[in-house]
Amino acid sequence: MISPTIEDYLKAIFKLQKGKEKVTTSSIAERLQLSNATVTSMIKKLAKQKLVKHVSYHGVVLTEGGEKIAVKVIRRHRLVELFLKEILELEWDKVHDEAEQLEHYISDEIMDSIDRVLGYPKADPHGDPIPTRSGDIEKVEDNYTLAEAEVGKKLVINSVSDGDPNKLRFMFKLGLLPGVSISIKNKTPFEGDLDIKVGSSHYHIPLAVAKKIYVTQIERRLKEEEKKHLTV
Amino acid sequence: MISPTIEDYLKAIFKLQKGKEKVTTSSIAERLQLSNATVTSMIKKLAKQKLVKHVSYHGVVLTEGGEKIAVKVIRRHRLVELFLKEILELEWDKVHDEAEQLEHYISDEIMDSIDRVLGYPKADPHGDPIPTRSGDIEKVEDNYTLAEAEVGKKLVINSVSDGDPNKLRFMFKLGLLPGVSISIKNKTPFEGDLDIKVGSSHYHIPLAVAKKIYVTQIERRLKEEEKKHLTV
DNA sequence: TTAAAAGTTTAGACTCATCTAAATTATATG
DNA sequence: CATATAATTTAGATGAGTCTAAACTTTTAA
Repeated sequence: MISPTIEDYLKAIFKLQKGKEKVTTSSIAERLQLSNATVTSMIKKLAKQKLVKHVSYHGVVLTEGGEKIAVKVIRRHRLVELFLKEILELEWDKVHDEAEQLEHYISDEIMDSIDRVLGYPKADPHGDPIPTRSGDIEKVEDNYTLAEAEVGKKLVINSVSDGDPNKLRFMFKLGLLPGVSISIKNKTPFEGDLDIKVGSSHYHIPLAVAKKIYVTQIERRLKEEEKKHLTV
Repeated sequence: MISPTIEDYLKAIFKLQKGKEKVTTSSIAERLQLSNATVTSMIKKLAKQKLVKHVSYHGVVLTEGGEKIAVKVIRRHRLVELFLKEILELEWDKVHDEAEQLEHYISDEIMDSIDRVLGYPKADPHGDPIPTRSGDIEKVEDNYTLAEAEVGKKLVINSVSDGDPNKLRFMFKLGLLPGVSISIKNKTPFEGDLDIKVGSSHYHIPLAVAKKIYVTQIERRLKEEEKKHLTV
């Protein structure tokens, strides 16, 4: 990396913070491959700009403003990753490094456009949630394509992603939109086409379409909700 | 702009060079909004790297290596512009500034992918030629969509551009590929669908497809060739 | 409880891209 | 063709981001 930007510092601190541990100068230095001295002086500047709170010798915490920026960068990163994979068809192992560069140079307007083309996804295929435009991060427990889902289980659509307006229009017509509940009635062997139920309607959809619809099993989703209630 | 990169300097020199005039320190400074002193010292560095030839007080010329980089940046810029317009559907007036940023952070692999998704275009809709992967710049005299072309004229396809694989497949099947000659036999009023002739075959194509095919009138193209012969 | 070890900050120096002002070189005009 | 004017380069300063080494604070453990 060239000189990390302010965004890189804030993102690093955000990620370290999620690890629950106190965020130290040296942990940031480690992550960004810089000397401790460099990080200390940069942290002082960020503190002056009210992006972090810093107590000498005792670590760093993001302010609300700092966190907002960090989350925005993460949103850009994940959407760009997904975009590179889904629309430009790059391999997963390459998209991370590319996104690491691009995340700093994508305007809000381009972001919105990418979000739209991808069908407003809630998570990337790794299962990492994509923060919303307003900065909320919803936990996504599970996220795979309809093509991979089990027959019979109740499913909910997380996102429909495609660069192909025709497929999109097809999905819209069938009511296959984020948040909608569906289930698979049958899978044709070999071809892999699916019979699905949406509300009270039954449809037959091609495999290519099923591969572009990301879903979660409702049972698991509920289990996660319970877990949350127990632990919080 | 933040501090211009080496690529920005080379691109600026390339463009000034096309204007035929001697490229002076001050013309570069003007273009990049820097002081003359700054440009002089930067030019000295570029000269040390063999990217430009500099004779004190007498101007600057790109070396072969420098020109190669400049052309590559211009290729990235124009492809990114077209991509933002065609795939992400941004307005033309916004596309330039965005591309100005992004052109420095797009890898060769992403470039190839964008080129493919756009159908290997030879020019952007402004008519500016897009340099090839190997750095050749072909003059493109004229470039508009098939939807806008005149009935009866002989046309040649410059590019077929779409994010939609279905449309692309449709075009391929009909042999609508860059370099191919076609003509319009008839336009349906209102709907705007077209009857076209490709080789000895006749087809009927929807307006939506015609809008994604960029063409040049063959007569004009010949005229341009003549002009070249006269002036060179 | 205190001394050694570990972690953090400060001091001072370096490089880089930039600037203004002064010095130098080229060009244009009487 | 000599000199005034314009253009270019050099000199020296500034601010940003980085480093190493020294100074300082906190933690650990005898």
